[in-house]
Formats: sequence, structure tokens, C-alpha cells
Amino acid sequence: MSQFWKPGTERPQGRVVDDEEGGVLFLSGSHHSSSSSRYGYASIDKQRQRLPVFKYRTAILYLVETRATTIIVGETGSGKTTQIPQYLKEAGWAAGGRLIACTQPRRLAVQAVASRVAEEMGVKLGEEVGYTIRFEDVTKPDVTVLKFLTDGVLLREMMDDPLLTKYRNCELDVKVPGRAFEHELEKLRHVIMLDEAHERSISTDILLGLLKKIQRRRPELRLIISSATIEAKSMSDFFRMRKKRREPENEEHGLQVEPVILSVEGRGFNVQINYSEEPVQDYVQAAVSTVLLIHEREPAGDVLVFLTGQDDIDASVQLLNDEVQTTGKHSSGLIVLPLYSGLSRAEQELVFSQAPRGKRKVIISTNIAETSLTLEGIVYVVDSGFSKQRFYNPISDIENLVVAPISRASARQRAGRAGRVRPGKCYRLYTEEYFLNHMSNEGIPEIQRSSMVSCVIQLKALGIDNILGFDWPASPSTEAMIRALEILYSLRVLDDDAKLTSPTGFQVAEIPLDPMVSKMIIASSQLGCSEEIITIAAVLSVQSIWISGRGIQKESDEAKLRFAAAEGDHVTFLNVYKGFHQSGKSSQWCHKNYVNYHAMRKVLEVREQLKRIAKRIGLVLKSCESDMQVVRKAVTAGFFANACHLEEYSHNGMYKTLRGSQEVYIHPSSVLFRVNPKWVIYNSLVSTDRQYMRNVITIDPSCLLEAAPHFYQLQQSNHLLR
DNA sequence: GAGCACTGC
Repeated sequence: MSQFWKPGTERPQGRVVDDEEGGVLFLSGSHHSSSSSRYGYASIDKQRQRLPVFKYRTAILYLVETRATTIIVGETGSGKTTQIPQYLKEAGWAAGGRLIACTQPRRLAVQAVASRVAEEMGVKLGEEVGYTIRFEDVTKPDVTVLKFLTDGVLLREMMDDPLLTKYRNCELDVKVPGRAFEHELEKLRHVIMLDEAHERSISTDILLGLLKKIQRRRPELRLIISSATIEAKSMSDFFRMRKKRREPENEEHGLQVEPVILSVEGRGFNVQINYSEEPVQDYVQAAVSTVLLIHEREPAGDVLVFLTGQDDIDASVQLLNDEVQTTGKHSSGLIVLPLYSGLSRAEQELVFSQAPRGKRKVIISTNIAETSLTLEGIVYVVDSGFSKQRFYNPISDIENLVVAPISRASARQRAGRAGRVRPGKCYRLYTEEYFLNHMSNEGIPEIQRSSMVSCVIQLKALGIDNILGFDWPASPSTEAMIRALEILYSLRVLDDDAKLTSPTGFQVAEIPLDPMVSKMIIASSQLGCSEEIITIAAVLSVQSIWISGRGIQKESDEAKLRFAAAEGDHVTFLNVYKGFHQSGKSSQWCHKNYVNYHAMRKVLEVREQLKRIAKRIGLVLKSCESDMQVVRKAVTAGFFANACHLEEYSHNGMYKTLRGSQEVYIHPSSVLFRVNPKWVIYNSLVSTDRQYMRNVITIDPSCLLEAAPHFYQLQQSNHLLR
């Protein structure tokens, strides 16, 4: 297949930010493409001063002093993440026991940034500079002043302290002042920095809404929002808009509420964009021929290809390897590596190793390389223009993974991956016309593509009662909201007035899991099987505890049968956990039984956290030993809405959901596959050509009525008792 | 007899 390319006109790293309405705007100077190693060894201070953000130190501090909200647009390598928190500390924003908080969407980034900053400041991590992520609090009371954390953790912290008035490293009694003395106010002058806000995770969006709300009560709270170029304007609009009435500006303290955008250049290199001249029919095939073209015509440098999922990636790795084999010398020198989250740790690490001299590394990856992982040495990027995205249908209450076109923002992000070490090239497997006229500017925020049950619970726990009226950066659909309220009501987590019930609702909000799982845990406390149910909840919260992969299917299926329980997958998990525990948590035992050791370690961690929380909220930790009847009852108490009945005359194992009469099937990975018991409850649905139930347990229909009479009242006569 | 983009508490 021949490939025609048309050089594009887009500059992936353009940095002019529009600011019409009177906001201060700093434009960057000339674009430097320097690397720090050019100067050889330099002291940390010198290195810090060489970062692009250093030029803006005074400007940033001035803006944070005078503006409620500052939006920083910082390209890759600008140094904003590591430097700005230090500038704030140096300027006295952490004096008097106050904490400067800086959030990241991902745990790994939190750890990396915190340790880098601690190193630059010459302090031990966990002292002045600390971090908090799930399972790990590396901060020290009275000592830590710079705290890095995931946005999820900050959200959890706000449940105990909704106005963040206690955001300090030691106890201090401060009242929220209506009109307070200067020195009282001083204690409340906090800065919170939300980094990578453009990624628009659910937690970031909730935080943005909450912090905007808090600012009205606490004008002395300062926000720094870091964002990519394209999204900066909408972020600024969000903070500019006063929701109902126009609120008076806080002129008294010389503070302006209008947000301002400050743009800092990065250290990326220019990336030449090439578009396909014709629309591409088959992007796997097109990606393969483009890689071969690059290898044939372009100078040395590694290639990164963005495809959508495991299937596409494995197929193209195969095609490229075949090509290398058949054409021999011409195409040799290629090392082709797949990259997706489902790979084992060892396989993932291969992509970070350097290619031997004279060899070219080709990494074929999912979206994981767009945000989560940074690969060094990439000079060429091939962008299919697609990724797998999650969509939620509130009518059927089902989440689907769909291959969908990416946004222009994503396309720029992908292209930028080619310019980290030297000028690079990006090959887009779509036309320039398509890019300009058919791609959306920004992706759909996660909050508009997800179920809202967890989100509603969190907001309720934060004291936000009018959720439909909440000031979102992007509003979730009314249908999704109503569906969430309905589910939470049926779980008896919300009452008739949509308030959290006591104690169930408040307990569910404390548990960091899906409300149906939390409800199951609470029920298990009353039924006397919380030890078992907490283990099951922990296993359900990791991706999979089985080792899967090509060539070992038969063996791993057989291994699974050794643990299989007649009741279904949940009880099977208990058998695996028991065996793992009895082996002394041995990795050899896992290996022998085709159980994923890393997943089991995570199960242990989650289990410990859940036990701690259970104790705190007053649940009884107790084992039911071998009475699996109560285990099934507890599962039913949380998941009654997922009950299904086998169609009597079905020969292919078709079930129908009680709630919506949806056609569903037991997933082949379940121990109940082909067993087809009459009544089952599933944990989740995956939809491909059919709807498959994953993690299934048999139930007794009378338990359904017992667990949720309110829910099954109507169906009672015509379904359950037939 | 099928297949799971990626985070997070």
C-alpha cells in the first residue's frame, strides 16, 4: 500500500493565549530549545534558574498575591510543577503552619514530583516536602509545608474539612471570618495548585466546582490551575462566570476575582506534521506501512505508534515482525514492542530499555503513552486518530468501551511526544481537512461519560444537597443524575428527600468503593461475614487476579478449576485468597496456580484499608467460616439490582435481567460458564457483540425479596413467584 | 468458548 503525505500547517506547540476581557496576559519570549545537559554539571540553583518558568517567578507571585485564581499554561519541560510550589514557599505562603497543596491526577506523578522537589530543596522526603496517595501518607505533622497529593485524596480530605480551613500541618483553631482581623485572615491564606487540570478527570472536575464555591466563602483562598493551551480559555471562563447574581469584588484586600492566564513556554522541539492525503480505510495496515516507510527513509530515531487496544496492537506487531522476516535485510533493524496496561511488568519494562546500536525501536501503544507514561528518545509519532473511550448509557445503566475519534487536543498531545529530544515528525493517519473540520476541539470530560453514583455520594457527603444545581465545569446529563439518585435510593443510601440516610448513607460515603460494593460490606457486618465480604470486595477492585496470556489459556483454565466453587466466582475468590494466605503469601504459589502475584499484593493492601475503615465506621469484623449462605445474602444486599433469570427454553445460556429484561450471558471467564444456574447476580457487564456478565454468583430468589422488597415489589407477582 | 483505553479513593 502506497502512502502519500501532505505536510501540515499546524504548529503543535503554539502558545498564544487569547484574553479579551481585561485579564493580564504575559506572552512568552522566543522559543528556546535548550537542554540542561549542554552545560554539564550545574548546581541545583543554577539548574532551577535555567528552567523557562524562572523568568516568570515574580509575575507568578504577583498574580497569586493579587488574583483569586491564576491559570498557568505550561508546556512540557517548563518546570511549572516542581518550581511553582517552591516559589510559593520561598515567598512565605507556608508560614505559620499553613500547607501548600499541589495535586496530580496520578499516584506515580505525585511520588515523582515530591521526591524531585525534596531533592532540589535538599530535604528528606516526608519532612518539609511530603506526599499523600491512597495507602501511603508520607507527611509529617508540624513539619511538612509542601504537600503533593492525588486529586482523589484531596477530595476525600474535603469530606472532613469542606472549606479546607484546617489545611495546615498542625491543629489551630480558626473560625471562618465574615470580617475578621488581619492576623486571623493571614492564617487562612492558603494556596492550592491543581496540576494537569486539562485532563478533566472526574475528581478534578468535582474539585474545580467545589473550590470555586469555597472561594466565595473564603476570598483569601488562592487557586493555581495548570492547564494545556487549548483548555485554558474555558477554564478561565468557568472561574470568571459568577453563577447567579454578580458578587462584589473584594477590593478591600486588593484582590481581584477575575482569573488570569499566564503562559510559560516549554522545552519541546518543533514537530513537523504530516497528514494522509486520502482518508485511511484500515488504520492497522496504514500504521504498519507508515512505520516501514519511516524506517526506510528517515534517519535514526525511535517510533511511537498510537492504536486503540490490545487486538490492534498485537495484530500490527505481528504484521511488522512478518515483514521483517520476509524482506530480510531491508527491513531488519526494527525492534517492535507492544505497550498496554494488560502486559506483565517485565513486558512493560522492555519499552524503556534502549535499542542496541543500529537498531530502531518501534513502540505500538494504547493511550497509556499519551498521558501516563513518558518514553524517551521518540522522534517519530504515528497517530491513528482513534482511542478506546468509555461511554455510559444512563437508560440501560451500562458502561461501554467504544473505539472513537480523538480530539484535536489529544492529537496535539500525541504529536508532542515526538519532540522531546530533538525536532521530530508526526504522521497522522487522517487528512488535514478531517483534522480541521471534523475533529472536536476538546474531548468529552469523563464526568459526562460515566455513571454518577459515586460522584453523587461524594457530593452529598460534602454537604452539597442541590446536585442538579451544582456549578460544574461541565454538567453531567440529567438522565445520568436521575439514574444515580434512583439507584442510591433503592440501596437505601438516600432517603425520600435525597439526603444521606443514617447510618447507612454516611457509612457508604466513607468507603472508597462503588456504593453497591459498600452496601454489600455494610450488610455483611450485620450478617456476620464481613471478613469474607471484605476479601471479595478487595478482589473485585483489582483488574484480575488470574494470569492470562497467549499459550497458557489451557493451563490457566485448569488451575482456575482447582479453586472453582459451585456458588460462583465470589466464593472462588475466597478459595484463592485462602490458598494464597496459607502459602504464606508466596509468589511461587501464585506462579504455580496461574494467579497474578502483584494483583494479590494489591488485594492485601485494599483489604487492610477496608478493614481499617470498617472499624472506624463501627462495623463488626467477623468471619462466617464456611457458611456461604450468608455470603450470598450479603452480595444480594448490594447487588440485587443485577439479578438475572435463565430463560427457560434457551439452549445457549441466555439470561434476562429482572430489572430491564435485557438479554445477557455469563462470561466465559466465569466458573459458572456453561453451568447456567437458574438465578444469578452479576458484578458487572461487559458489552461486545453480546452483553456478558462478569463475576457471577448463584442466588436464591427468595433472598431478593428479603434484601430489597421495595425494589422487587412490582415484579413479585409475575416474575419471582412464577 | 471470549477478550479488558486509562486513572483514582
